[in-house]
Amino acid sequence: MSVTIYDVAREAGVSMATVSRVVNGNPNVKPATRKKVLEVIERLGYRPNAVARGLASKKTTTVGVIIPDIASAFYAELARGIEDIANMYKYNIILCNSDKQPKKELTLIETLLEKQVDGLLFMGPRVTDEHLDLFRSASVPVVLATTIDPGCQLPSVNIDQRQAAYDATRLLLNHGHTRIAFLGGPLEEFAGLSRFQGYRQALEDAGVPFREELVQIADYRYETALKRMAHFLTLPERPTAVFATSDEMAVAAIHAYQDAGFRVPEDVEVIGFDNIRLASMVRPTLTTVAQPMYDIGAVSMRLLTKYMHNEKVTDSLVFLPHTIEIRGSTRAESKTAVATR
Amino acid sequence: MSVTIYDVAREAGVSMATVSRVVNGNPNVKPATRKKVLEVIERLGYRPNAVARGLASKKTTTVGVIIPDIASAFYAELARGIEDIANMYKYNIILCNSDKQPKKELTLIETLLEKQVDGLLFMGPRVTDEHLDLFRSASVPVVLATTIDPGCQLPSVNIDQRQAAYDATRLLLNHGHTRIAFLGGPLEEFAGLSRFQGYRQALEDAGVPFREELVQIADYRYETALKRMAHFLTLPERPTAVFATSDEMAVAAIHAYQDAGFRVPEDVEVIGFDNIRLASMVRPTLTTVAQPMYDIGAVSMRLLTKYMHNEKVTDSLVFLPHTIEIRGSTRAESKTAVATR
DNA sequence: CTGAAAGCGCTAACAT
DNA sequence: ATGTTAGCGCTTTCAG
Repeated sequence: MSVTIYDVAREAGVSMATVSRVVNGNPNVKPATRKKVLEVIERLGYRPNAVARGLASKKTTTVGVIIPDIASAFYAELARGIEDIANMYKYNIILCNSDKQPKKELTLIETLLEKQVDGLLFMGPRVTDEHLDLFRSASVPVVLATTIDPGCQLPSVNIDQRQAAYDATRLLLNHGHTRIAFLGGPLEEFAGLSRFQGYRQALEDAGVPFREELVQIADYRYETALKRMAHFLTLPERPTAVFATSDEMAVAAIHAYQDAGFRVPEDVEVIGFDNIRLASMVRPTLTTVAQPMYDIGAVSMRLLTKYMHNEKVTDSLVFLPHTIEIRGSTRAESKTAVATR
Repeated sequence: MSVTIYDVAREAGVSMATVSRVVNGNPNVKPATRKKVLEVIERLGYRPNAVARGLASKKTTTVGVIIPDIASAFYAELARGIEDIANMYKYNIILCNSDKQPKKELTLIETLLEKQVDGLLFMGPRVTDEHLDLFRSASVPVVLATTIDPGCQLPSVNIDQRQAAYDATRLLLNHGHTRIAFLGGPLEEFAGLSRFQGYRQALEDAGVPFREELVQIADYRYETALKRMAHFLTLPERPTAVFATSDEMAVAAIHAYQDAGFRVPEDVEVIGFDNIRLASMVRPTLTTVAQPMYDIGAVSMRLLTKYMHNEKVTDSLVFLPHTIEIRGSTRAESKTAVATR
């Protein structure tokens, strides 16, 4: 079969311990010996077996990452941040797609734990008690990204969703709108609810009455949002502005209005959420709440490495700043760029 | 520490071999014994150690997937196909991003091999001899997707890139265009070159002279393509149609023309490549060469499972059919839907 | 149907 | 600086 550390040892006339030392960069090896071993390794094409290594050392240098949807631009960008930092710290990543299905999430966590990952980075719409139990049953650190557990016990990296939604709504209010539609995500989900709350709060603070008929819930996707928009367009009092909690939905909002003969931003203003690349790839370009996606990924992975290396962590609950990226789907008057925390 | 198979065995009053059998669904266990063991497993919260299992069995039920860019919609969709089939066959996936960097690709392959993956699914712009050597040094099966090695020795799943580009160019030619711009990807890459060849061939077959100044190379991305488009717009004889080899670039082409005061498709026709969701999320919607992305992923993973299970493979070189999705960026006259192979 | 025992390839004390 | 020796937790013959 393939060449093992033992073969190298024999061939180099040393013990396997010595080979192990040179492979692992242990300095306690005489340069001459190291050279000889290295040469044999090269000649034999020896490739250390990470599985055996993992069993013996109880470390796999692998972390599990659970992502709701890898085909979503938002999470893909997050994944890049995660990956870059993981590589920087010499960790490999097992990336798993959960499709936001709680059952699949749980299975995935279980599987990753069986694989003895050194840490877990979890993204999901909700963190339930079942999740918490599983996490606790593991002896590895867990970090949440773009989500948070009800008790805030687990370390997590987020933006202030509520405030971000508040700021977006505020921008529209500042432009004089009173019929601002909210095209949001499921209220059972952490982000969905927080953003809805931010929207309501902004209305309330501005003394603008909240209206049930100005709220539609979709799944963050273009196609679904397009359908929901039909509702707004049939309203006797059509909304004059739309706050969509994803960029795809915002683009759908724009198209729905355009198809009905309205101009954006002249007749209707639209603001999105996330600031994925799509926001710059449509006309008009999209004004949107910019989440530092890459950074959220990077920071959460960095946080995880700290836990894995038993470093001291001062802030286990991280909130990254958001901004509002003003583009073409809102009118130019205001140049408000709001940043929080 | 955590509970092992040995703890379960002791607690259940059986040998670890028996526990192993029930965990692995071996039928040679008396139902009563199985029940007892299962109960102890449940009670102790036993979780099999996949690393130990992998060392003992020499199987990790894990496959390595190397992807050029997970943040690209095209590859993300492919990844979904890969994942779904992998799950179906009980394999986990280690997803790695190579950023199209040959050096990173090689390191990644090496790392995955060290982790003892049961198979490798490789996507990359080029398969060099170095790649081939590494693959050969491994004792695990390798399947290529959306790429092919020069000697066609490795199994692979693709569409007929050349023919697809030919068909796209043909559509434009059929509409009477003689100045068709080609906005393509790097010619050093397999897909980039094939598509360029298809474009040239179509021109030649139609007796339309090829012109150097109608070719621009970009990196498939919107931003870059936008810059390249500037060239076409300054030409004394502007192209009247654009064949862009990615949807992002096609959208850039549309915007470039629109910004210059032209209408699409009335003044200029544009056709893209891939048929990612973006193609339906812009106005006008994008006519494009549709690649069965999900299927390419799914089929390549299925192929890999066959190799991993030592099943007989009749077709190691798979070409999936492509179509042309007619939408709003080309004129309606022709309803040509071309399918090949 | 079940148990005993020998590894899988490597790390990590512990000696020397 | 290097070698010896136990395991790591599990699968897998081989007996019985």
